[in-house]
Amino acid sequence: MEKKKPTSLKELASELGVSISTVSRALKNSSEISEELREKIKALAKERNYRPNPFAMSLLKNAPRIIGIIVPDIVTHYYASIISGINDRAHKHGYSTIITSSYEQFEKEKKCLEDLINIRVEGIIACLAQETTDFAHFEALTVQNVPLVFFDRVCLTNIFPSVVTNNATSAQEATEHLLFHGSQQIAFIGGSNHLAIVKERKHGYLQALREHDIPIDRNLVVCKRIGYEAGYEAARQLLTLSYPPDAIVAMTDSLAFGTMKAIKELGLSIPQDIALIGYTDETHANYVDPPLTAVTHQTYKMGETACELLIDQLKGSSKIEQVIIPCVLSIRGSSIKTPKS
Amino acid sequence: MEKKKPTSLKELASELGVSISTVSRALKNSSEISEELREKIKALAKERNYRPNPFAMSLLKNAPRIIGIIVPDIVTHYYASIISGINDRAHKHGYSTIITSSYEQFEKEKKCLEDLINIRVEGIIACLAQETTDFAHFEALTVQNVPLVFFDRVCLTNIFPSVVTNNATSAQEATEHLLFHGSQQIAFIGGSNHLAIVKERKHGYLQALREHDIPIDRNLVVCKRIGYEAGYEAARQLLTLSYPPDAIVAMTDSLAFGTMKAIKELGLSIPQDIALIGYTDETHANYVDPPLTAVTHQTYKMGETACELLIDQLKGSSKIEQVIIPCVLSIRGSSIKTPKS
DNA sequence: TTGAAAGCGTTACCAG
DNA sequence: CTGGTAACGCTTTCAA
Repeated sequence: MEKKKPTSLKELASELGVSISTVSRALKNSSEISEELREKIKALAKERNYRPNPFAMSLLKNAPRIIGIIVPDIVTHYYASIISGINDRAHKHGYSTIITSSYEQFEKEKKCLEDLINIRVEGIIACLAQETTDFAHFEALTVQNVPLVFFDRVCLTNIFPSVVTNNATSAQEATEHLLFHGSQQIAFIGGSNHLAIVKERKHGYLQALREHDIPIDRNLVVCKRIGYEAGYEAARQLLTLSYPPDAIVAMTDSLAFGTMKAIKELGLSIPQDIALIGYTDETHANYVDPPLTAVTHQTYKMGETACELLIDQLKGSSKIEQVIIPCVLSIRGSSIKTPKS
Repeated sequence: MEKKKPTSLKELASELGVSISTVSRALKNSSEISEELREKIKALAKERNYRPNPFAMSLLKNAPRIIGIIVPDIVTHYYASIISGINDRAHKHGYSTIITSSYEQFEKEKKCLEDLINIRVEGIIACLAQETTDFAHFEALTVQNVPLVFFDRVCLTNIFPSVVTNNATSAQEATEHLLFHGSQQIAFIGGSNHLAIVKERKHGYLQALREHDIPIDRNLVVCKRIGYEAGYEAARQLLTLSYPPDAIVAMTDSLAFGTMKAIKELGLSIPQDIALIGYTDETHANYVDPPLTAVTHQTYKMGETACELLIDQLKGSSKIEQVIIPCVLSIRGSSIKTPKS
């Protein structure tokens, strides 16, 4: 079964006994075609379901109207939502997107980039893989003049526009929220110290304490791994201190849920004994008891913004800016202590 | 700043003083080129970072090696994971993918399809929008000879290959699991009765009861809406019956978590008083107390399978088959009653 | 107002 | 072994 070839300008032209150029012009409403002929051509084009061949256009213009995306992983809600924002904006501007996953691996990231370049996408929106510390493959894009925008995990910010979130200040705000609502001894549960995200959020936490003249107790900062079990263990450790905290900032959702388990297991109440704040964009924060107060990313907006920055570049802008999309605090039941009577 | 044009065969040819055909042949290792010349050409191509222009190839072959995907929504874990499976398989076969979202809307779905056809993707993998009841836009693909594979929510299964899951039997197995592990009065919480997924899962639940000669009590079947609140309300309703159930099958994850809240609120224990099974593919099932036993979709595998079916079509197969990817039961703590001593 | 022809990058066929 | 040429579908001069 042969693939039926779509209608071409040539076919329309020969069927009407006119030239290809005439048909081409008529279809784009060029005024240099007689009204009558134009209508006739348009009618036939419609009847034959004519669609311009994008390959021919791309060949001519060297621009396929496709944007490439590189994410560490597409299944995570965080990235899926950002992609969604990018996609919607791209479509609005008549672009399609091709999504590739680095799976947090340096080599795969290079491969993704290579593939996107081979497809000749017009521009690229990327988030660095965790493994990546060498940025030469991205730097090479400047030579080929392929516009790129980074988001979330960024580099070479003097060369490429980027979209990031306010990790440090969001953690600071979360900590202050706890302070304002009855907590006094606040602990922090993070992940491996070499991750930028851990450094930044921890910094924000410490900053809040400093600004409120609260002495920093190193025992109240536990940074090991990220994950449910790790959160559980860290919380057990904190809660069995001789001077345990009365509030905890958990740096990710899995850490927060693990922490919650530990608190309940020890027979303590949330938020009265221990107030808790996590980070999560998902609805599950509503499903636990009590509902989890959490720092939320404006993921969709981050995607939209990254896409707009890229399209600016595509239109010729050479402005290199970094846009910060702040987190917002979603206050639920786990963080506000009611005053003791 | 002009976009630098990539190296073409012509440039390589003129630089070496040979013909374009020669360069083309040398680069694809044709044996009809002298060893020496071939090496020289390859060396220069490498130096100039030559990459074949995909637009020219597509124009020639009418095949851009791109697969189009239509999902109701990309952010939901379920679809994101399926997409991930499709993407990985597609890449393995040298295809890229373009992902579009119908947002469960009929009109948007038609637009997605239209866009993909305009881009001239080689084939399409799609899941129907909830709104869709008219399938003419898909049927039209047969005329244009664009291969298509449906997954999850399917139609026209005599024309297009498809991948589905076993909604009915998975619910039946879930119900039987409860029966085998100490439960006797099992209730079912579903969603709006006009959804196929509700009908199928409810059917499986009823079937399990029938096969075990358990009389069906209509009071134990609550089908209203899907969602956390709806699950909570349905469970309250069930648990305050004069003859309440001792186990519940909740048809989605949000229903299950809402159910859990109601059970706990009434001071009942899980699974001893009320055993519970949900449906969810996400890790959050592990984060609740007790961890939720759940029917799990093999989403990644569904994606892989759909992609393979499409690629078979692309290679010329005209076999129309429906592949069933069964759910698996992930047994955790919420479903097994320990015998009373 | 219309047509002819070149060109975009590649492959494939036919000559030599 | 190598070169020339047509063809893929379209836009864009240049001519008429």
